[in-house]
Amino acid sequence: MRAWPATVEGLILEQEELARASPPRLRPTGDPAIGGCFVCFARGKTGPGEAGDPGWAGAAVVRRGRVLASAVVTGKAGAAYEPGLLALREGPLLEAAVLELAEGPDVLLVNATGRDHPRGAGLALHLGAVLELPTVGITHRLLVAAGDWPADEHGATSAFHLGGKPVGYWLRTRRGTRPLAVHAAWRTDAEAAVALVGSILGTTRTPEPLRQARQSARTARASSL
DNA sequence: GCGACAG
DNA sequence: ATCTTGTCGC
Repeated sequence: MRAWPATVEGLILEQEELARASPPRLRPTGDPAIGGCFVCFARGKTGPGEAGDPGWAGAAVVRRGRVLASAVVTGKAGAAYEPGLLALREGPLLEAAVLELAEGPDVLLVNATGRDHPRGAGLALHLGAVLELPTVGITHRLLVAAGDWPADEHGATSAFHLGGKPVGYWLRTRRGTRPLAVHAAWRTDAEAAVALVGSILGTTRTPEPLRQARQSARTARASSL
């Protein structure tokens, strides 16, 4: 088991080590239990926030569109948000939420980048290493990678690269809306990541596991205010 | 002046 | 992350 670094220096060293690791690739299965996790903070505030900000983390597991389990946990942000160091702010909270799930997922969707990162180890990849679970990152924007958007057709994809290598795919989950960036993370490469997410597309822009997790977190926030 | 970097 | 009007579609 790995622990979350508590300092910038510690996290940077950990990220460099995680980027060098080459854990066994995820082996696709029939219909996997797919998890999702999401963290939100108080409404009305803007900017990077600060350490100690109260946060709500939700997690859910879905299989064939059915919610198998969901959980929510409250806690405090470990630090202010800073690009490249998101793990410091949200890592422990997300881990706690996933550990609360009555039924663990086969693979986890995380609201963060994976290999698309200054040191090749974004929070989605890091969380997977800590939880020892294959992960896929899902974001609205790229961190340091680059790649053009795909056609405005449901299911359309286009790769984005970093250092000449593909680290994920833009995926149009719904026509008329901006595509989601699907990132290679822990034990997943760009192809496996986009294949997984592409296989569970519904009518909503956000993949169901992530949607459920987000809803849980926001509902918890609403009832504790 | 322009561009800017997950959440 | 969160702030936002109107608009479209089920």
